[in-house]
Amino acid sequence: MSRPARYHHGDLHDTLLREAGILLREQGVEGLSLRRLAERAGVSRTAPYHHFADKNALLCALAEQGFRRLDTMMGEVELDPADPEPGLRRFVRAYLRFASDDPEQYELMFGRTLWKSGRPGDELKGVAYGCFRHYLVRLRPLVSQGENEGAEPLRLAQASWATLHGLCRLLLDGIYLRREDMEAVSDQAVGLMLAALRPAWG
Amino acid sequence: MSRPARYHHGDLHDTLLREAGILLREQGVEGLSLRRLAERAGVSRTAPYHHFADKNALLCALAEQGFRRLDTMMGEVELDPADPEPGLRRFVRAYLRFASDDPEQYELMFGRTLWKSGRPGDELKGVAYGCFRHYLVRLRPLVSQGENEGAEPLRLAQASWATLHGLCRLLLDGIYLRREDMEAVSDQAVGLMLAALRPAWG
DNA sequence: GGTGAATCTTGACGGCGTCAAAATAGCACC
DNA sequence: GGTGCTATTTTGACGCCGTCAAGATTCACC
Repeated sequence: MSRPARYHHGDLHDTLLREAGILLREQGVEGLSLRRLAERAGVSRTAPYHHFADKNALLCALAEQGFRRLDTMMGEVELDPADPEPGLRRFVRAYLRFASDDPEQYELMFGRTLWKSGRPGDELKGVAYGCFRHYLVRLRPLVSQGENEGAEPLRLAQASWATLHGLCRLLLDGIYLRREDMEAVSDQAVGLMLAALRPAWG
Repeated sequence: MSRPARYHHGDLHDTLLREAGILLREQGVEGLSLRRLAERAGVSRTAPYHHFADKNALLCALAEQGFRRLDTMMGEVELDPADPEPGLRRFVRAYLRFASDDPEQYELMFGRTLWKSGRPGDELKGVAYGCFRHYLVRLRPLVSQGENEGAEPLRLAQASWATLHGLCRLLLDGIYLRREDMEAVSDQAVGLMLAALRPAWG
């Protein structure tokens, strides 16, 4: 039932987040204005300010949701240290799927909107860094440590994440990468990572 | 000498581009408004519209400049197919330096502002794709083709560019990478690329 | 039932990109 | 030297935006 228009919305905070997520997915950050959002929620233009300090805060909350999703996704991929190749392939695929399922959310999570021009809140920083730490923890067992001078896991984690991230950006922004190339290029990326896992090159 | 305020500026097109470049470098895209730009050029707010169709067109012109710089930079790095490692190292360093010298320009060149939410003009597309083609041409001789099943040069070019690009984005947006980590991580990236150049992993 | 806090409203301000119409200057041609 | 065409620049206006201030309404609690 459509409840009668009440003065107090009752659930505005969550409604705003939900509608903002939809608006973000459909129109991108550019299409996500507080005014339009308020209108969608059936509320006046300044009402959101009683639930989020400003637009930056709302976007941070939205990005946090994304990082939490990404974190659980990363935990679900099975990795076998004895035979890393299939697991890595699954992981790369999952990461790319995560990014292309909701490109605007991915953009918001990692883009300059929050991290450069905006002000990422402590909560956001925490969950974002936690996500990377989680990645590092999962990657570490795959790095062969037999020979000394093996690749430093932290560096490998940073470089490989950069590769995944770069792939996503080039793909999502539509420059240098097309959708139909994605499979071949991501296989190449898996190859890069695999080669780096073994300290045998020298 | 400061010429007296004339009705016709005489050199507005170039002045706009120059001032826009400065404004971009200093304040980022967010700080680059046509109104402020016009004010800096000592001209009324709508004057720029007689030299650039709209803001998008001006940003495209700015990005084109960047790609031309990047293209000549790429041509200057010496690469030796017989011993690729030092050349690759130089190249990676040069690319990262290019990005960190003027982060806002790099962001504009590759960011969603133009490629996703904006409308990249044909001129911009041409010079951007030319840049990648140039990269591919320079990388190809380094790929060992002895054994069949060697890495496909195009895929390798895409994957390695993605790595470089991802490094730049993570660094410039200030997430997961800090400036002092850069040297180690970029060495790791060189390692990734070197490993991929040799089709020996299998 | 009254009171203080939480919530929501209207009104306003300055900034933005951009369109329309009027003003001005440069320039080719008579 | 005048004349008209065109490029250039101006002022004015419109509709967006984020956000602050002040007032109205409702809720929770004593």
